[in-house]
Amino acid sequence: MALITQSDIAKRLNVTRVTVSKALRDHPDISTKLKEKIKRTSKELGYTPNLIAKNLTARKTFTLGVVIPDLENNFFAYATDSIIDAASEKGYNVFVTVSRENQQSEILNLKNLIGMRVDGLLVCVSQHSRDIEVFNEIEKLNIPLVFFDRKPDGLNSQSVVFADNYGAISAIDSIAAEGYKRFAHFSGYSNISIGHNRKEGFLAAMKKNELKIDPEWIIEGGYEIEDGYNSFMKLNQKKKFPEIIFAVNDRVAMGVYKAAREVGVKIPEDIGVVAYGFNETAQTFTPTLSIINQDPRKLGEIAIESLVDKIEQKNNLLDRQIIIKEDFIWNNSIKRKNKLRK
Amino acid sequence: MALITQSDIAKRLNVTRVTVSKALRDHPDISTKLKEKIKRTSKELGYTPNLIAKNLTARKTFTLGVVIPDLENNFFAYATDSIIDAASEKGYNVFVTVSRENQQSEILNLKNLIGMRVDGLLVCVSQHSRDIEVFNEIEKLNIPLVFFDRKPDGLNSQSVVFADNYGAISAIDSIAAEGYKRFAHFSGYSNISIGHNRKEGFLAAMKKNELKIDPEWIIEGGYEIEDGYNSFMKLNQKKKFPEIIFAVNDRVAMGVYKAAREVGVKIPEDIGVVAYGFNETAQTFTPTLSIINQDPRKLGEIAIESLVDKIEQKNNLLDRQIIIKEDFIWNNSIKRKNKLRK
DNA sequence: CTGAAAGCGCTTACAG
DNA sequence: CTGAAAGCGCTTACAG
Repeated sequence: MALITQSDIAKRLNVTRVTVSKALRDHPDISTKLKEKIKRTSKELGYTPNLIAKNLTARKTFTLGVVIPDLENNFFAYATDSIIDAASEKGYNVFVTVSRENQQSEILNLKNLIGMRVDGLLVCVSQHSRDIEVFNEIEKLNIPLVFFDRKPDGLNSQSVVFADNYGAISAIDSIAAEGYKRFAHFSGYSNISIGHNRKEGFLAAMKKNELKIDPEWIIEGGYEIEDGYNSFMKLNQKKKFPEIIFAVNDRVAMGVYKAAREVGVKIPEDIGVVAYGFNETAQTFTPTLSIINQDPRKLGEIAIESLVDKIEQKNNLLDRQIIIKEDFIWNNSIKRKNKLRK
Repeated sequence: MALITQSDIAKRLNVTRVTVSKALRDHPDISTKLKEKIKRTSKELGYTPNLIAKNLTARKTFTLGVVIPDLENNFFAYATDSIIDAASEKGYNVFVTVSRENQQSEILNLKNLIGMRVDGLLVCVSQHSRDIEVFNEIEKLNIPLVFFDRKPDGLNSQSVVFADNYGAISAIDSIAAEGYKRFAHFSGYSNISIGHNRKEGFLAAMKKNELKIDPEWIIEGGYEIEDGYNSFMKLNQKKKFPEIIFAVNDRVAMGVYKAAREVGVKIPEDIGVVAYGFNETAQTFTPTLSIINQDPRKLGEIAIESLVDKIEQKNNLLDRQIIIKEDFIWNNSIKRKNKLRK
């Protein structure tokens, strides 16, 4: 499938390749007449510029590499869409790769992206990524990188994440104000910032409201539906039962819903559920899920902005760590005890 | 961020660039000792091969370009994941682009992908794409292209789609067997294959079951939640009301659920709903949505297989049009009249 | 076993 | 206004 090149056009018109190159880029060197002629025949021949050759000389590809853990997770699908949108608005193309929550393929993706000489990297580490060597290497190579949503511990790289502790406080303040006292927490793994940040947030919010924490009710699992399912089943075997389950994300909450339905526990009558999530998904739950609202679109936009800033600023300023605040949205998975409160 | 090149390694070791290139590719020319030495120092220096330079000479990039209409649509998010998986299994990287259901950006994406000299293109056209000129040009350029899920009319290109008519028949046969007679159809636009294929399927299935079609109950809209919402509201204003709504996809069905809830029409008691969809999403509906089951993962896999076949086979065989059959899954949005039937 | 030559498709100074 | 020269980082024959 040998495509048309500038040489082909040049031969056809009996000029040199450079003339063609210049004409196509509207270089002032070339006369308007010749430009038009060259452009016309380039269209006729179906010329499409070879971007990879262009990139080779330009040393800048105007493409960004993104590593997403899993598109089957709604949240990331939305984030990816907004990343692509925001990037193209700034004149960048995007290479989307998916790690499937697997560190091996995360590393492979990173290598490929670097090989393609992307101008910068936007990465959300997989749940199981404990090894930060790759990221140290990338830093040494001086390739602009921004973490979003999740970032590995032990790194002070540029990042855009949600203010999980702030969100936890906002939620538990509201819920406790309705008279609830007994909270369980289905947490993620503690090695990812999300895992322990959310847990810390939960603990801090409980303390702030002078609520007692029952260690039995803190159940560490993963971030998937089945993890929530399993955690609920574990909880269900214990003697004491909480009033509220505070889940690390909406997928875990989904597992809770499923398990509760199976064993005949009713939401919100028998138990309330609140989770980190985003409203589009929360609305598809029945009853709609009470959430600490995280907007993946906002996340994506800000992440791209942060990355492009880093790429385009010549003086290497300090890495900025951006934190997005989030609000509590009641919805219907927690009963309002006092109907009079708004 | 000038990265290490083969020249750098060569200088360091006082050999020529070619020697380095060969050693790194395990060319038999080079002695084992030298190879090891070169590999070692290439690691030390943090060398990462410049894939775009490599691609320039190789004339083959081992990357595939994909155009997705919208990742916020669950179905495509799942399909994309499986496309990436299947591609990487075959040794290809994937450039994912999203058109946001917009023909303008669809074309832009296509141009960029071609510019990056992807080895092949996998595209699902946007809802509003009526112009097939781009695809004719691409065909002239001899770039392997496979349509998946949706394809524009008037083209006989290679494609992988669902057997919509077969699915409609399978569904309406089952539903009619329970004694239902009065079906409405919320259809998509007729210019896309999906739109009219599904409509045709519906009509054929009705005819096959000797059911009368009320033209008033065939409401043409789009593929989004609000389209289903609007169609339901239109239907609700008519004098006669059907027993079953047959919707063009699950998003439209979602709109139907929403509208029905608003006006107090109960599913499945007052009206039954069936739609093309996939089970993962159908399970999140309350009640779970009766569907003509389309598996986005299977679609993605087969699409990649089809594309890679096309790319790698030297003799240009006839374009194959692959059709995936789909089954009806009852779930709970249509009442079984006869409880005894399984 | 090692290297000199030519080229992939483009661009950037530099001359004329 | 037009072109000859050199180079981006790599690879592929072809010699020695």
